[in-house]
Amino acid sequence: MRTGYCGEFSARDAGREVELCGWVHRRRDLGGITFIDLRDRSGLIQLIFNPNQGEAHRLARALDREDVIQVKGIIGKRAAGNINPNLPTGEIEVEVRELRLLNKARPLPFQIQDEVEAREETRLEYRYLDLRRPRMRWNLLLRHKVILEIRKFLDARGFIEVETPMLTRSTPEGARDYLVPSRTFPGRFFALPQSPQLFKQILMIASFDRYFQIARCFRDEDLRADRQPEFTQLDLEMAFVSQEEILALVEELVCHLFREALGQELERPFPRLNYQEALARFGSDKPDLRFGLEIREASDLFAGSAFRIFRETVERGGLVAGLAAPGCARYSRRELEELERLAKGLGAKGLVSLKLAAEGVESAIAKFLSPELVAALRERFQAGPGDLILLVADEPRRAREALGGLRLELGRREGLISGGWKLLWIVEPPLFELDEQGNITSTHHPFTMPKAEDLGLLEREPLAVRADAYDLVLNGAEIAGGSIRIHRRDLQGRIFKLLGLSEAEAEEKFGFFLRALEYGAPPHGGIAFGLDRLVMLLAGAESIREVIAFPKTLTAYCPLTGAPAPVKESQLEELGIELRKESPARGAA
RNA sequence: GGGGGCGUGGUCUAGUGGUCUAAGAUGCCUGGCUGUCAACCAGGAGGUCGGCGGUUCGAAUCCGCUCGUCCCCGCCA
Repeated sequence: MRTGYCGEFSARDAGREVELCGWVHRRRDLGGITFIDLRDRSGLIQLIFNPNQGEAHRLARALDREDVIQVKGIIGKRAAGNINPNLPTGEIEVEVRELRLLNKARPLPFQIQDEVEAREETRLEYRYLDLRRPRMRWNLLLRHKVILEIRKFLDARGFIEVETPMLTRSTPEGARDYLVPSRTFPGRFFALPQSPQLFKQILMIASFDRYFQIARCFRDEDLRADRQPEFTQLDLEMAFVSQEEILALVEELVCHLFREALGQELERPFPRLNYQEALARFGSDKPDLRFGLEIREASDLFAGSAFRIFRETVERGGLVAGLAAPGCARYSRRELEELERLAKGLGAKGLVSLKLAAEGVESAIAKFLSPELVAALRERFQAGPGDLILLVADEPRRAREALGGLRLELGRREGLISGGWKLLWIVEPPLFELDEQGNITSTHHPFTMPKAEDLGLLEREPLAVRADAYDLVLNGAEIAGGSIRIHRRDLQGRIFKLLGLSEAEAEEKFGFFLRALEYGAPPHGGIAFGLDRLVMLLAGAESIREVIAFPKTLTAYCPLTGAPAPVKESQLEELGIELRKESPARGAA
């Protein structure tokens, strides 16, 4: 039907007779001579219609944007003055002899150009048009390349891709499940997998040794710019492997992907930061290392100070800490109030700011600050005249996270965030943390191996136990997380018990898995990448919806198909389901 | 569950109590034009200002509710 893609011809093809197909990108009708930019997935090529080509010329003048056509013609070199340097095919054009209209297009809801932004809802409703834009095509092509290179890389290292079920069993903890009712077992439900975690561990027990999967995962939680109800993980797992071996392999993989997808070289090994240190220095377990502004502690300086609120916070075991923003003493009262509002929004009780002058300091708490204390603060924060010191006093975790949020905001405001790629590992996170109700929950997941040297603390001081777990952070976003897994039945039982799961409950929920551990489970571990997030970062996009062909809105609605949609009464009957009340659904069944 | 932004011809935006009988760009339609490439020139059509209710002599503009959408917190082992 066609000789090739529009964008693939060049001056070398001059004189060739070609057949081309594609969409009418734009038409420029000069009355006699008429030009059409013909577009396909490869790019544009200019078609020229001369009045002496009677029929083709007449037809061409009636074409509209996005009409689908097929042309036959001769590739010609353009005269020097007619070359378009902005177009890869700008040196040539096709002198059309025959034109066939393959399909008409209606007037468009929005224009197909990268520069013209339509409302996202409209873009999603007409996603097939949106995806014709070069930017979107490039994003999906990048995604394809990344997935292809993942498969090549892992295949070359002996990994086997195995698919795991989408219809599986709901397990406690974690996110809310998407449920699928069973027809053959009325009243029972499948759950869509939140991740293939247990299946991949079972594959290790089944001696596959090296597994991976580009796996779709489902979590029914509220969405964000970097979260969709269904998303894709690169999931991988290895047996008889140390944490070092996993990290080394993942680093190689990430370097490979950057090289193949972006032509960028990364430095190895990636730096590592202990979880506690990341929190102390950056107020985050996924620090953005593209800029400094590190948090410094000042509890010792305020322990005996005249400022009662800080002194008492320290006496109660709290933390006084802060960060120094170079040159920000110029901030207005309003800007400082904005920062305080942000800090309070992040849980801090307040925010104290010190504007450093050539002599002394301007601050609401200035009268409580002795000259010695001011000098000590300048020293501690390496700050001088013109700089701004922001201080928070609170329970340590809360103070650090508030400062972490302020650090990001200041980095953005001051334009400190440089380009480039800052990767790092966050290692040795705590195995457990407390939830809102004060119950012990897994930081990572309940199958994570505690650090061997902390095993003795497990029952005695569980919150002090560190995990053999690791997160990979890129420019302040978590892109992968993994761990060495528990492979012994007895240890897994102890963990479940600590999590408040009775022997009976553990058997009921995880019996199949606990049994598998009893039949010769090898030591194993792995990692899972948030593929959408990784591709988003590589594409320089602000939202993972830009790298997903058919994403959903924040309310998990699909404007293209109208899903979710009501179903017929008879379908519900088959499933033994009765709706409690008429739901205010959009659209009808 | 909570906080915030947005919603104005097909699309993107301006307008924040009367001067709005709603402006501009783009798209669309008609005519002109033989070297354009975001073609150009001339003319034209196209709007219940998301919806409902209220305040007011008067509402795109203020208030309440509601729907949609986006961002953030909670949530996401």
